[in-house]
Amino acid sequence: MLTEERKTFLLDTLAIDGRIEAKAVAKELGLSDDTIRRDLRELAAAGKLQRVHGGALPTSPADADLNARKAIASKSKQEIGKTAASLIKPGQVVIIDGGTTALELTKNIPKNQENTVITHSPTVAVALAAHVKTKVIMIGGTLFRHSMVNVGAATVEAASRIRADFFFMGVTGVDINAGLSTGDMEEAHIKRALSQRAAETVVMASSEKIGVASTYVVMPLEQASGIVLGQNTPMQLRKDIKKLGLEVFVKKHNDGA
Amino acid sequence: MLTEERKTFLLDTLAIDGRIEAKAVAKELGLSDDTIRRDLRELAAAGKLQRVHGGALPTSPADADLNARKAIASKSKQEIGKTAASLIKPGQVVIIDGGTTALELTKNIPKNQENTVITHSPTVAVALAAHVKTKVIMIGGTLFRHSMVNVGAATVEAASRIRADFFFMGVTGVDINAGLSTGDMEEAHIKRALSQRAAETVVMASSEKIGVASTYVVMPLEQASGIVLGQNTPMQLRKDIKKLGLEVFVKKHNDGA
DNA sequence: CACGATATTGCACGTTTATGCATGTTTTAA
DNA sequence: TTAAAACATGCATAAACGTGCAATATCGTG
Repeated sequence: MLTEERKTFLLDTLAIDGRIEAKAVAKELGLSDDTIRRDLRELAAAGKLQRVHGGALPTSPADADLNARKAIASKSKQEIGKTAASLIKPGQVVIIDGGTTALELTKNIPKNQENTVITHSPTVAVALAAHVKTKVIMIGGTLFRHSMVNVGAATVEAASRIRADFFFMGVTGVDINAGLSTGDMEEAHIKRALSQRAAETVVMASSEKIGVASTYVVMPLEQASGIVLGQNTPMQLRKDIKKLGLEVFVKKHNDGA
Repeated sequence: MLTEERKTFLLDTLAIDGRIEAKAVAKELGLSDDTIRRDLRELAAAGKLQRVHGGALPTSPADADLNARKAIASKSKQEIGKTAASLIKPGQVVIIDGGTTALELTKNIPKNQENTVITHSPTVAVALAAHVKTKVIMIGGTLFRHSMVNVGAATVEAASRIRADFFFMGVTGVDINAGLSTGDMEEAHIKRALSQRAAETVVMASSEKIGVASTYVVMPLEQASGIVLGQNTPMQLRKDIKKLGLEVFVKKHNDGA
């Protein structure tokens, strides 16, 4: 692990936990306490954190909680996005949904990998601007701001003309009984339509979506072929989902910070 | 392996892994550490990555902000965008083209004004995310990266189903004789199609486009109903264009920076 | 083809940086 | 007050670094 990486790791840890215990981190990383103390000293000098006896705290304790929650949420989504992106093989045609998790997936598609991405989200399309080897097909429609995706009859019609290997679907609710659900009827309709156009539908579900049912049902859970979950998803739930016939994808090992 | 190939490989590795360890890469490629270090040094000098002890990391988000600031449109384009936006009256339906000038126009549409915007550019759609009172209709197609617009048969077909008051068109060449032109055939086709769907077509032409003819002609100049020009456009040219029957719009007075 | 100019690469050498340990000091909590 | 933990500092070692140089390959030109 590079020195700078370690410093970033320390700041991340601080953002997530709201605190750093020098000795604990040293043991976790297999380094001497001195090294961690030195890092903390330098980060404190740079104003990135507040040094205290035994470790470090955020500079502004007031926002610590809010930031911590935000960081956790985004960390989890990043993790899921990365795992989902690893499922995409060169040459495949994939449909990518809108939403923040899908956007993370998009960012994690290797830049030198040739793929075709179909999306009804302008945000996803813009994120793919730098992926020169990726062919991007956009599905038009009426922009639904909340999730920045196109919806409506035109979207459904355009969707009916395509065919893909994967559909990476984002939802706001994943429940064994209630199935996959979302908060907008038009969106639910589009998700259903896109799912029918792909050989396999993979759901991306960050932890806060699990066991939740939103107003509009997209389809039963077993109609999906796979699901990407966060590492913090309970084992029992993973087993339950597997029983329904879905392949469960979870980040395998620590890839570092 | 060629040197440039190796540099691309390094950037790709960085994009995929988010980190580069100099020694590890050197071993992987069967080269000396020195060579890799030299590459990393040069790439860092070019701003492509951030050099750290032991390897390299992606350019920090702080630098990304700097790049974003660099990308701001020229004064002239801002001015034209503002003038063009002032032509849009509440309630009107307007088609907005892709490109930087069109993006400036988009940003200058009043946030509290109710309009319908039709666009085939995901960038424009994203820029309108905060305009809650604006209804956005996206036209899909195959993404043409250079100008970040959708093109192709699907785009033309979808365009045929709409109707608008204005089409704000961006071009790369405006010449009295050669007419309106652009550098891509597909794009020219789309511009022509969109122009036919609007009651009035207004061309946006920053100074460097004037008197220039690009490869693919969109349509003769007199087929447009108006043109927005920069303040630095010669008076003679303005008169010539007016003679063709076009309304000429120029920023009226100093609105301050 | 011949020639010099230029670029690339690995090696040698001295310098800088990172890290862990020893030592003495400060802080914390009982 | 006192002992343990945490700390800062100096030092030694090893890794990573930059620079200059020589060997080699590539390019451009005549």
